[in-house]
Amino acid sequence: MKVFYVTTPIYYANSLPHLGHLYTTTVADVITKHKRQRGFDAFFLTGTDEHGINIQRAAEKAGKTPKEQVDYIASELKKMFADFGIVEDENGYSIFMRTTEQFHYEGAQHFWRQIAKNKTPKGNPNIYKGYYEGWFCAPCAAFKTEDEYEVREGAEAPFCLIHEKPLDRVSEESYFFRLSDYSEVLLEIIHKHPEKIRPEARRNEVIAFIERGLQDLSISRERRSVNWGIPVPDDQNHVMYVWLDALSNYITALGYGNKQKSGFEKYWKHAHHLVGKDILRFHTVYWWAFLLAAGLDLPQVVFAHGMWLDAQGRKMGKTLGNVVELDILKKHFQVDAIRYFFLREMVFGQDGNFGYENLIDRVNADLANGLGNLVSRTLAMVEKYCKGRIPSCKISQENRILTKHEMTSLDEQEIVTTLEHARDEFIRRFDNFEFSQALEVIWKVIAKVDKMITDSKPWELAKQQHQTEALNALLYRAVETIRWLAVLLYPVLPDATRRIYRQIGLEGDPAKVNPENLRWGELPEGIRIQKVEAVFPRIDKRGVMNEIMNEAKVEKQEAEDYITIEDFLKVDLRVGEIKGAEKVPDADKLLRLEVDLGEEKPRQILAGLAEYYSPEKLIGRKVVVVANLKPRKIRGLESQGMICAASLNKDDIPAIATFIEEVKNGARLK
RNA sequence: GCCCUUGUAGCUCAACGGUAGAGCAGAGGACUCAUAAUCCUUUGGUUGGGGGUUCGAAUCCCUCCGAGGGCACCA
Repeated sequence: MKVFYVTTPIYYANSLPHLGHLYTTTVADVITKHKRQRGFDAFFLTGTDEHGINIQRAAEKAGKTPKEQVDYIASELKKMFADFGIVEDENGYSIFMRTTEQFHYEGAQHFWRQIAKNKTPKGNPNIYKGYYEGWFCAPCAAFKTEDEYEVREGAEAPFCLIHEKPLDRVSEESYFFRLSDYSEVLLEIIHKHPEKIRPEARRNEVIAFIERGLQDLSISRERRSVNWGIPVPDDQNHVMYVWLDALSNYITALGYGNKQKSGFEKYWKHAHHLVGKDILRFHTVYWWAFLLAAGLDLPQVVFAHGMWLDAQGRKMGKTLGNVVELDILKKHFQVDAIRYFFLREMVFGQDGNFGYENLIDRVNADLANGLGNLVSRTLAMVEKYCKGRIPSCKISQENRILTKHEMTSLDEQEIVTTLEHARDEFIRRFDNFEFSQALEVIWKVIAKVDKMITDSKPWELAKQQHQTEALNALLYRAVETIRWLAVLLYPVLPDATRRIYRQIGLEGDPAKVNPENLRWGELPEGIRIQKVEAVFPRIDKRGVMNEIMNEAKVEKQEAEDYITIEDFLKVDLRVGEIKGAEKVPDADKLLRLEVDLGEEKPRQILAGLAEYYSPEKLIGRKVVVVANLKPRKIRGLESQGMICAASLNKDDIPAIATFIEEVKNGARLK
C-alpha cells in the first residue's frame, strides 16, 4: 500500500487561533483527503506545542497554570478546526498532537539519549555541557533576543522593552548541540536532494544561512529559569529547550521512543512537513541535524508556504485592524468556499492577499456561476427533458450522421480525452503542491462543458423528435463530466461534491472513489436524479460586505487610535535653518521667516511666535519644519510650511523644537 | 549596512531573446436549459524610469525609483 505522512506545524499554545492556523491545517486536510482517495494510507498530524517560557508567561497573565492555559488553547484550536470541517476521523486528521502528553515526554527523552549516544560526522560528541550567555532581564526572569530589547545610544547594556531597564549579561549552564559539525553534511544533502526544501527561493535562503557557518545550539535551560518543559534525561536541573522538544513531536506521535503510539516504521520515511516560511530554518537546519544525529531518516519534503496579507498586500495585524476574523468567515461563507479560496487564490509557496471582496468575487465567479450553475442547468434539463432520469448516451446507427451534423461542437471521444488529460494534469499538479494550477485545469473543463451545452442548444433539440438521442447523449455527457469533477474536487469541496453526488442520484461517496480509476461511462443510465438545489448560492456582494463592515467595526475603531508608519511618513518633517526673520507689519503675533531647507532657495514661512521670540534671536536656529504642508496665504503672504513648537495649553509659551547635535539643512525626520 | 526576490491591462498572474497573453472586473451582442446564468465580440499595457548589448529585449547587462524577504537559538 502507498503511504503518506503530512504534518502541519504544532501551533504554539500562547495565543488564540487565527487565519494562519486554519490555512495550513486546511491545506494539510485537502492533501490528506486527496491521498486517501487515491488509496494511500495517509497519516495527518496537527496539534499544539505546549512548553516554554512564553507559555508560562501567558498563563501567569491569564491567571492560570500552564497546564490550564495549554488545555484551553488546544481545545479552542480543535473547536475552530471543527467549525471549518477539519475533524479527527477517517477523512480528517489522525492525531491532534500535544507535547505535554506522557508519550511525547518518553519519546523526546529517548530522542535526546540517542543523539547524546552518537558522534557528529566529525567524530565529536553531539551534546556537550557549556554556558549559554545572553542579555537577561531580571524582572522578566528571561533571556532577551534582539527584537526584545533596544540598544540605546551611550548605554552599556541594552534595555528591556517591557521593563525599560538595562539588561544583565548573564551566563547559565546549558547543554549544547554541536550543530557546527553539520554544515557540510547538510549542504551536501540539500544539493543532492534539492526537492526536499521548497520553494526554491526559500531553499536558497537556507543554503545561504548554512554557508555563513553554523553555531552550536543551546538545547536546554536551567530548570530554575524555565521549568515548564521536558526534563533532560539524567539531569533534573535542566529542561529541554524549545526546538528539540517541539520538533521531535513529528516522530514521537508515531511511537518513536514510546509504546503508546505506533506507525513510525511505516510513516516516517514518507513525511511531508508544511511550515510557514518563518519557521523553515528550524525545520530544515536544526531538525535535520537532530535527525542525522539520532541516526534517523530525513523527511521527504519541507514546504514553506506564504502568508496571507490583507487585500492591499499589507501584513495583517491588530494595529492596522485588518485581521480576517474567523467568526465572520464562518458566519458568511460556506466552509467549502473558504477551502476553495485558500487553494485557488494563493499560489502555494507565495504570499497571497485575503480580502472579503476577493473571496466573494471568487465564490460568485468560480463556484456559483461556474461549477454550481453548470450542475443546476444540467440537472434541470435532465429533469425537464428526461423525466428526471439519467438518459442513455447511445446514438443509434441511423441517427449518427444526422446527430453529428447537429452536434458539431463535440464528439464523445473529444470530451473523454479532455477529461482524462485534465484528470492526469490535476493529479500531477496536486502531487507537486501546485493547487491553484490544479484547480485552473478543472475550471477549464467547466468552461468547455458550458460551451458544449450552449453550442448544442439542447432546448432546440428538445423540440425535435428525431433529435432525442442527440439530446440524451449531450445530457449524459454533461452529467458524466460533472461526476468526474465531483470526484476530483472532493478533497477541496467535500461537502459540495457530496451534495452534487446526491443530486445526480448516485449512492456512493466521492471520498471513496479513486480519481485514477475513473472510467468514462460508469455513470449508470436510468437512475433518478434528486431535488436540484443551488450548491453555491450567489452571494450578494454589496449586502454581505455591508454586514461584514458593520460587524468588524468595533475592532476597527480601536485600531484607529493608532496611525501606521505610512501615515506618519506622509508628514514630511525636515530640518530647516532660520536665515531671516522679521515682524509682519500690523500683526501682533506673526513673524515672517526665511527658512533654508537645503533647497534652491529658502522658504517663506509665517509663524505665530512674535509674542515670545524676538526676530533676531531666531536667526541661525535649526528648527523642525513640516515641509509638505499645503501652502496658504496669511495676511497676504504665502506660508510654505510650518515650524514645530511644543506647548501644553493654548496660552502657554511655545518652545520651538530644535537639535542638540549638528544636522544638515533639509534632513528628514523619521 | 550586506545579500536575495520582485515591479507586465483596473485586479490576480502567464510569456523569460523573436509580432505582449489568460482569468476576473468593464462595454456591446446572442441565447433562454440555468444561481441576472451561459456563449460570442470587445475596451484596456511605449511590460516602474533612464541608459546599454543585439538584426530584434518584458526577457540579458548597468543605473535610479518602488515593493517584499533573508542576515541564528523568538515560537
